[in-house]
Order: sequence, then C-alpha cells, then structure tokens
Amino acid sequence: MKTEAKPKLARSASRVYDRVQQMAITYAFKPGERINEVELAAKLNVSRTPLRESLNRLVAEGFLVVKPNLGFFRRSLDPEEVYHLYDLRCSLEVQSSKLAAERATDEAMESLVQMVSAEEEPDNELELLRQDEAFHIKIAELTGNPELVNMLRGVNNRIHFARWIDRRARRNSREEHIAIARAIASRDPDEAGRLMDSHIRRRYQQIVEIIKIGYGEIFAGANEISSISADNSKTAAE
Amino acid sequence: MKTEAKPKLARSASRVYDRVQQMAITYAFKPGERINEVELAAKLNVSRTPLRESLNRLVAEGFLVVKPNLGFFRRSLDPEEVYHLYDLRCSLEVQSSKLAAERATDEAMESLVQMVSAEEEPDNELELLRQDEAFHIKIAELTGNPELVNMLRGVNNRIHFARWIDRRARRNSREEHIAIARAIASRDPDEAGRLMDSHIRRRYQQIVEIIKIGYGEIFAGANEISSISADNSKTAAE
DNA sequence: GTGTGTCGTTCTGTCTACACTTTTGTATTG
DNA sequence: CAATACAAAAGTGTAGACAGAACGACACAC
Repeated sequence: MKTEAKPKLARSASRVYDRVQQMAITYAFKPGERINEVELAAKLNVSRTPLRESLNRLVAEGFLVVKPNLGFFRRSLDPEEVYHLYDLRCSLEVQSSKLAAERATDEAMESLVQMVSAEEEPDNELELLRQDEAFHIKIAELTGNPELVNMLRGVNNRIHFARWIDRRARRNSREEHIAIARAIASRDPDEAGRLMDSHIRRRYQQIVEIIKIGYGEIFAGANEISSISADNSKTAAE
Repeated sequence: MKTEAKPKLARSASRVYDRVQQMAITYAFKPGERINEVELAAKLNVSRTPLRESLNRLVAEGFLVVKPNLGFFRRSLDPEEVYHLYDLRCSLEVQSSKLAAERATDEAMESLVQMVSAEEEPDNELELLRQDEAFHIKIAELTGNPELVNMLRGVNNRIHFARWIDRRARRNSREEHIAIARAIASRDPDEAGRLMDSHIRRRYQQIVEIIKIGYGEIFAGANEISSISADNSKTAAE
C-alpha cells in the first residue's frame, strides 16, 4: 500500500504513463478487456484526465483500441497479429544487422563482440531474456539510426509476452548471438542478415503454440509475466 | 467560419485528432514551435481536454514532443532525423518488396502490375505524389502484414513534406515502378529488393538540400504543403 | 415462456475551474 | 544605464462536475 500521500502534483502523468504501459506490456489487462477508467484512476491515485492521456498514447502505440462511447479496450490477442509483429520484427532486425555490419564503427563492433562474450550463463530466466533483448537492441543501435531503434522497441514491447513464453526455447541463443556478432564484426552484411533471419524466424514458426500457452499464463495471473523495464523512451528531439 | 453550431457532442475528439494530425503532417506547426493549447482549442471549437488527448497521440507517433510544464512542441526539423526516417523507410520498403515477391497471390500481383500500367501521366504534381504513395503502400499490402503497412504509413506521414518538396525529382518514377512491379510479379525477391533500394536511396542522398528548401516552403506558408489525405487509421482490433 | 418497452445505473466524453509554473513586464537599486 | 528583484500575466497540469450514451433489470404484453 502506497503511504506516500501526494508529494507533488505536477508531472504525475509521466509516471502514470509508465505504469500503464507496463501493465499493457505484461498483460495486466486481459486481451479484449474493457478498461474501467474510474477504477484504474483510483488505483493509480490520479484523476481520469492524466490517465486518459496515457491511454491515448497506448492507442497510438497499438496496445489499446478505443470504441466510441465504450472506452478503451486492450487489443485482443490474435495469434495472427502476433505473427505479423514477429514478422515485422524479423524484417527490422535483419536490416539492422546488415546495416550494422556496413556502418558501425570498429569500436562499436568491438563492444558488441565483447558484450556477447562477457555474457555469463545467467542463473534465472528473466536475466536471460533481458540479455537477449539487450543484444538485439544493441545491434539496432549500431546502425546509428535512433528511429529504427525506437520502432524496434515498440514492436518488441508488443510481443514481449510471447518472447517471455518462448524463453525456454532460448537455450542455444548464445552461440547464435556470437555467430551474428562475428558476422557483423567482420563486416559481412549478407551473412549477418542470413543468421539473424534464421535466428528469429525459427522462433515464430510455432507462434500459435506459444499463444496458446500465453493465454493460459495470462489468465492464470498476468502479474507473473516478466516485466522487464522496457525503457522505450522516445528520442526527445530538440 | 464554421456556422454549424454543435450538432452532437460525442466523438468530436476523433475529428480533432484527424485535423491536428493533418496540421502536423503539413507543418502547419512550424518546427520547434510551441503549441498553445487554449489558442488551438479555440480555433478547433473544442475544449483543451480532447485536444490534449489528440496531442498526446501525436507525441506517441513522433510528431510532437512534450516538455514538463512547458507543453507540446512540434519536433524540430532536423535533417539528420529526416535522413534516419528515409533510411528506415528504405529498410521497410526493401523488405516489403522482397516479401511481396515471395508471398503475394498471383491475383494481387496482377493488380499491382495493372495499377502501374494503368497510371496515366497525371496533370498535376499532387496527383503524381498520390500515385507514388499509393504504389508503395500497395506493395506493403501485398506482404499480407497489416502491421508493416501501419508502420510504413507512420513513417511516410512523418516525411510527407520531404517527398512533397522532392516531387519534381520524381520524373522517371514511372519506369522504375514498372520495373519493380515486374520483378515482384516474376517472384524475384532479390531483384525487387535491389530495385526498390536504389529507387528510394537515390532520393535521400540529397536530403540536406531538400530540407533546406523545405524550411523555405514551411516558413513561407505551411498550408501550401500538399495535404494528401493520409488515412493512417490503425487496424482496429477486435 | 418469450419478446419488448421502460426505468435506473454505470461509464464515457467533454467542459470548466483551479493550483502551480513559467514568462514577461516593470520598477527599483547600484 | 545595467542588472536585479518583484509583481502580474499567461499557460500548463490536474481535478471535479455534468451531459449523454450504453447496459442491465424489471415489468408488462402477447
């Protein structure tokens, strides 16, 4: 129970946004569920106004949909949609690895190789997933294109749960990551792209299976789903 | 002057959103400009509440940024940012053309070829740009991935003005379009991707030049910039 | 028993009011 | 005259109130 009454008023919306986004990512809202504004606002200790602003952002990000005079709903968990997102992610990452191999500085490449080499076999699954996400984001960053990074983050957030469900299949990820990093470091775009493609594509062939499991975990208790701090702050211009 | 008083109350926000988005796309807000909520709300004949909800969506879409206690600002027009967006667009479209060549049905491909063949040399530049955008979106649609289409639309909206400035360089587009369509129709992903890559990449080599002109046109009078009806409605889940 | 109409509740969509912050303009002081 | 302090104005961030739509319950008619 939060005992901190209300320290300051300004800028509560920002925190509200972060929290609501995390709830969306971790499926604290069940698929298709209607979001009760007054109830949620009370839970977050704010009025409906800043809450609604946050919800509107989540609509733009693809987490929610709005139906006229009915309010906000969590998007239904459509296997086909998740498949499309995985497909999109694959496209983005294949291009990322190609561009990274072409453009990244030698130092940046070195830091990538070092990153995967230094990775210890993590003890818990959450850490494993975090490493995985960090690796893929890192490659996108090597392209030097922050818009690409943002877009990838957005897509990743929307399929976060699927990657979480799929975490146990991530056993041999490490060798693949090393291979990809090597291909990039040796400035071989085609090889890097090819490896990345198979690395990702293999996963989502069984996407329907994953979704099925996902439904179970979600409705069993959404808070069980890992909530990696998905810091997808947009690049602040200016 | 709008004489229609207020026919109905519900769902005015939706129209507000459309209008404000168009204003953002066409740079009715100057780069870096602070957006005065009360003023704009008055101009749109609504209160600040629905306006702010729209503005928040535009933040999520990358058109605006928000500074604490200072409000909403149009993102600054950074040539580097536009370059990144063109780069991102290029990635998305190269992948789109590849995937289209692999996945599209014969009928869909046929309709693409027919589309470019039927295109008459348009009399005005606006129509030319519209044809161009329609062609590229069509290819994305051939992939069968609506998420990809949405992303591409989002990116396109953000560089709409640059394509408008660059419209006169679009002279030999038609032949290139035909070549791309042919490559897709003959199910040759690599060739399609290669053609698309050079088709787009050639444009944004001179992006800095384009931006320079863009600044002129924007500050001369933003309403001059073509406002193609950019119908980027998100795919409504459910 | 089934279908339909009406009333009451709940919740959204919007407006208005207010607190707080930033900015601007002015006057005072060195 | 410049610089600073201060006061007023403007504008954002949030809360709360109100009108209307959607939903459900209940009663009535057939």
